[in-house]
Amino acid sequence: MYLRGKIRNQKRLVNIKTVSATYNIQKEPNHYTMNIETILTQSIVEAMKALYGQEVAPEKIQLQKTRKEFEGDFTFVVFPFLQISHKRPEDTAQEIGAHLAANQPLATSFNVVKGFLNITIAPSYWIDLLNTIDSDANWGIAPVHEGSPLVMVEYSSPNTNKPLHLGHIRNNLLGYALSNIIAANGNRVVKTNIVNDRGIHICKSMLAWQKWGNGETPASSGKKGDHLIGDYYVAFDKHYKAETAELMAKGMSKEEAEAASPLMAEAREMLVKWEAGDNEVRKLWETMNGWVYEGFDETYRRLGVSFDKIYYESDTYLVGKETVLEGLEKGIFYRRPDASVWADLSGDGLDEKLLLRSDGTSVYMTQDIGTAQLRFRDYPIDKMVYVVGNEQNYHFQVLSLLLDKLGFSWGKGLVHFSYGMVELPEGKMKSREGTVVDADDLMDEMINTARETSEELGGKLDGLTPEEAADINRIIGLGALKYFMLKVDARKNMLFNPKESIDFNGNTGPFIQYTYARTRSIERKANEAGVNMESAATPAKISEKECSIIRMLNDFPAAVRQAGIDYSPSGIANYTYELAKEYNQFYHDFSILREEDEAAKAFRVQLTRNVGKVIKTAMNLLGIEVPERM
RNA sequence: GGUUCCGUAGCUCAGCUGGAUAGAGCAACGCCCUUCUAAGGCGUGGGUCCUGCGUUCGAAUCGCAGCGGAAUCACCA
Repeated sequence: MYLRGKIRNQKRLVNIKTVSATYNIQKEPNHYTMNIETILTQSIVEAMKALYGQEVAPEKIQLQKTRKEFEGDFTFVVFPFLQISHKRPEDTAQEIGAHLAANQPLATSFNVVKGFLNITIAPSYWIDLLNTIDSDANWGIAPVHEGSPLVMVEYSSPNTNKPLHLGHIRNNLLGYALSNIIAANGNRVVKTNIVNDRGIHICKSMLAWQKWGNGETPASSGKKGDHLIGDYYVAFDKHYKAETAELMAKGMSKEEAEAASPLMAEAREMLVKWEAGDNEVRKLWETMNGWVYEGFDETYRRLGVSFDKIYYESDTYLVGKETVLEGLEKGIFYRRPDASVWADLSGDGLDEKLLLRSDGTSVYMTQDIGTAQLRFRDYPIDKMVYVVGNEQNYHFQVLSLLLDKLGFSWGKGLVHFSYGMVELPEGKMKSREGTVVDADDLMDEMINTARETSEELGGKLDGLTPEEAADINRIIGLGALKYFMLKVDARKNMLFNPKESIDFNGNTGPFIQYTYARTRSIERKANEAGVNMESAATPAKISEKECSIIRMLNDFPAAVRQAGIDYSPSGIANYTYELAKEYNQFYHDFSILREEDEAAKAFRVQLTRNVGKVIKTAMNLLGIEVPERM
């Protein structure tokens, strides 16, 4: 909300991110829209009408959670209404509180501190609420049906010349989590990936492989396909650098040397052949891309992300050309004397943008237009979300305008989910300097660390088969990595320190997973002990801590909705952490299975079960698995 | 230079549609396992919320100006 709200206020001519205002969240009434806050708000409206004779719009009433240091569940701030009451803040709060206590049975008591009216809700309400939550297996998740809006989310979008790295991991995790969150808000979601499978970069790898590969294949060397290709990309760069250095030693400037490099010339020649459909080049291209895809598939599978539809740039760039030429005919674009095609966006506060080079070949933008065209033919898209780094903010501003001019209904409202870079302690990752953190290596390391930690703690996985234990270590290792990446506000650049960053204690994935495992352990033991869970448990009284946990469970649907509005996986992560923390305190301070009062015991087991349920749902939204024990 | 984003504890980050004494985790130091999983719980210390001005009953949050950092402004992708 903050991001888009701010941008909206900035009077920019081009504004591609205001879409949250029109973002179509399903508004059908369901069990949680008529919650306690709505009821209280209504009562406050009535109180003010009775006391001061004025009808206040319900949306002006802001209820907030009462801070821990005060008694009460909800706090109503009366300052804005002093003009209506014409009384001191304390008196106003006192009057409204008294009216509530007399007329709203759920409000059992109240207290006033300055202009803050703290209202306490009847415990029986919270007990009933837990039973409501308990009976809803999909608590927090809005239903999706055939008529729901269709949102396409593009993420990952790798080049086929090197393996995935830490930056891709952030992209993939964000894209996958975002897709889940959007779906949980009642939208049909199509997850898509545009693979940049053509261009000079892949030609470089191909050329290097031809020259120095000696026929190496993933099968012959046992190397993962994407890594193999990446190695040849690096090899190309090494030889190319050596070549230009040699030329520069002969007195050329850097630019001259780069222009004169025979190796680069050969790569360009290969690209021309590729575009012309040269059989041999195409065949090599298909083979080598095939290796890369096998490698990518494995990385995606391990990472736990997936796609519903994959587009390839080799299919879309020609469509892009056509679309641009059509736009040229319609007078949306114009041609310069050198035959290049441009869009004039100066009327929109931007510059002129190249769409086709003077030699007729396409640029990045052309390809994105073509991809959009194909997608629009394939799906009735209501909204398009691009998960792409913030270095491309300008690109997507332009793309939005161009798609709009070309008549795509969702062009103007496209969302560029712009996330920050992942930085290392020594600065940005640079593939040429070998400071790239490889995705596969990192996952291996995380899982190893999880295993070592399990072993150090001792006895954690006793009684499990090696396969089961390995799976738990995988879940924990990846959980630590994923949560680490997702808990941070996506817009911000984030620091990744390989030595220190990923912890297994504190505000981490494993902490939350551990809490989940605890809830499962309690459930198992409750079942063994035959705790009666058939009917809803109604204890005589419940503690403040139990109330507080139920309140948090009650907040989950709102947290999902807010995360959908804000496009904020981190919102879900933070919610889940708070819930886990709260439950751990409860677990520490209260007996559950050893509680002697049967109703209280059953109630606490029920509470435990629902905490587990919500943690699992929330973590799954983030794409994080939870273990049954750890 | 234009545009955009960011600036909160030693470190990594929450909080931001204005609301009470600014919160977590890590790191440091102390306490709690014969009791449901100690990957846990409790406690201590730690702050110019970048600076200034403004709006307001009230500003970390909104506005303006400045400072610092980042990204981008290619016939690269």
